[in-house]
Amino acid sequence: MAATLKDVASKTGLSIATISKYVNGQTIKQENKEKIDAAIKELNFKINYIAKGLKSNKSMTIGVLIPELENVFATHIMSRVEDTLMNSGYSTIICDYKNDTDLERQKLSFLLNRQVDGIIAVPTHLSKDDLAGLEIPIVLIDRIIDGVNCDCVLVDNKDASFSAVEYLINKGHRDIAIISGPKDVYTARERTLGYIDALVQYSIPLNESYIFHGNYDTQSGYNLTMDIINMQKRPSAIYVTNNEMTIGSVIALNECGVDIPNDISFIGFDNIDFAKVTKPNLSIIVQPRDEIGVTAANLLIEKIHDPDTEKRVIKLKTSLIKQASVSIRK
Amino acid sequence: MAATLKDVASKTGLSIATISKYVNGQTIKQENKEKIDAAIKELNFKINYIAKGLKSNKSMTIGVLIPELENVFATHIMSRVEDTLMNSGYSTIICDYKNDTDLERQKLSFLLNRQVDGIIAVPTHLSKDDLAGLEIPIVLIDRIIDGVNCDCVLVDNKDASFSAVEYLINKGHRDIAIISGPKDVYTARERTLGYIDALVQYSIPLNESYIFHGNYDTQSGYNLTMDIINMQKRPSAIYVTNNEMTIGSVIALNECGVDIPNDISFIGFDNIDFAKVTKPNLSIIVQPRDEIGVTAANLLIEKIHDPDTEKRVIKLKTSLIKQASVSIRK
DNA sequence: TTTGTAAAGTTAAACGTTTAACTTTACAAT
DNA sequence: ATTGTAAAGTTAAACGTTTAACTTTACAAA
Repeated sequence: MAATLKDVASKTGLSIATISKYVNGQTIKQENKEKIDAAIKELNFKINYIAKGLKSNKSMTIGVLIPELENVFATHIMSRVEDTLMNSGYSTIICDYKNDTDLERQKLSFLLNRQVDGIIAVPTHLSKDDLAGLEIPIVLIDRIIDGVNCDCVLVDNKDASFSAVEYLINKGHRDIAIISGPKDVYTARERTLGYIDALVQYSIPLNESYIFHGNYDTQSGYNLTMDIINMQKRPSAIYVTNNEMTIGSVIALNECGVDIPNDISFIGFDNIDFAKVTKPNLSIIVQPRDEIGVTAANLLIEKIHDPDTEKRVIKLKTSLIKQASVSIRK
Repeated sequence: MAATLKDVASKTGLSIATISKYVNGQTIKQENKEKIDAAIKELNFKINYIAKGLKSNKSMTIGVLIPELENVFATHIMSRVEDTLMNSGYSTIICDYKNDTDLERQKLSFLLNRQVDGIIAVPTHLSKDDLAGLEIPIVLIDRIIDGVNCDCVLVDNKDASFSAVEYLINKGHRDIAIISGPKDVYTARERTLGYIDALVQYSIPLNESYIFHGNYDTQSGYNLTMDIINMQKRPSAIYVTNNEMTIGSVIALNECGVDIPNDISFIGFDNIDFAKVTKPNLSIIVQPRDEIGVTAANLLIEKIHDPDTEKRVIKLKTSLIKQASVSIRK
């Protein structure tokens, strides 16, 4: 069907090895170059990556493991990962584990059985044991796992929360609610800690009833915000710690006619497109999603080329986009 | 490094062929079965798909081409595609083309060069020529391309719009706005046609100024809804034709204090999670996303196993979820 | 015991590349 | 004309499987 090196060889009268060398960039007589180019074009020859992979023991394929394909934060990063890898000749096999612990392990081993040259993962419940003794490089995103030789790209979640809450404090707020994620998720714990740190640093007493734990989806953002709205002592500001919950939260506030920022100040997370759509535009913590993706891909490629590079942990900065959703507390 | 059939063979004293046969399900002496199982376990043998692929000329990999990795509709479908394919032993290479015509072609040929056994695509600007004469099966989602031997899974977009608009008409509405997608996109054209059909069928004069074309993103949903709100003759109902624009539209209405359904009736599209979060819950057209994904994957697998199956076009039904966002027009 | 035959196992070639080791060619220097 | 040598090209083995064709084994039937 598809033409092989052999076909090109017989068409040109040269040997297979010569064609292979030319295709792989070695020098060759000008005259033969032309002959080969012509033959390649005529036969529509394309290198067979499977055969190449067998010989070289490289599949030129990277596995990617994410919590959910509907998770916009993850897919945005993956989009950049895919681009970056493709520019280096790699394909990307994406698996999602639907936020399921068993599936997470299962899909990881699926990838490992597929001769991928490396893996980029956004893990939730993977542990040291799952990743120990692996023969290929792995880059972790969003979560660091101790005792394992995986590079890692994350943001300073604690600092992100700190800066959001500090900003609210500087605007005069004392009663600040946080809608954080699940207690057993690394990013959620860090984001809660940053919130607490800021209060402590500014000597504001911690009110446990202002700390809410959602599960990072729109519905829980909506529900918890409803709870906040109905509190006897309603906080003067809400800080919501992910993309989906930010949407749910704004919907709830809108529906109840709670005005941002006159009735309540608001800082959201991640969803920059959404933040630009609402009036007033939302103040928001944004993660450098493009940079996360590109960095992770590059770390992986480097590690593949030189497996001896030592473990690197890259902590990127988030930024706080200040818009009109935060008012000065009288 | 990784153990091969050869290693298992020498460990058991059997020939490579015997191991291969056993691994592929042929019968074998009980005694040898046990020996082989033990050796496989001890050596942690895993079949090498690259070598297997070289021999069988199958990569057991499917390419997937979608407009954008951030497109929730597409990724939801892909999530089901991935599952279904994985259950049949296939990996999924996902490429997104960022809504870019050139990239769309580029990524398609990237996939074609990768020995994928088949492709599932959600095309935007691919034409007959791009798909003609391909040697592997292709399944198209959401758009049919004439004159090309590709199976196709889509929903009845015209009928979807028709039923939404008919429902509004039956509730007494005459002035119905539609926020449709880009004029050059197949689904948008169909959805607009269904809107028009319904008006025609019920002898309601068509008001061109009620037909809006966004570009399927949140911002355009927001902007066009603002335009609608500010019309001198404001319609009594809005029908929004995709996921992202539905969010933008609701945000705009909420912000302007336009009450759903008392001030305006509303029917959205696709975003069932979002529709459940708002109060009142939104009436919404939902596409059978799971079914689309599973169907596309199954069509592809069937076509791979039997390339002679004739072209099939599967048109699935959408459904209209009726919730409190539509009121009776006095 | 011999024969027939089904089941189990083996041999070796093949898939499309790469690459080490080798040969041939081309041509400058003598 | 001879030699030396760098460049260009070739040969053949290898990567880890599968599989057609073959051999061996086991055992029931005669």
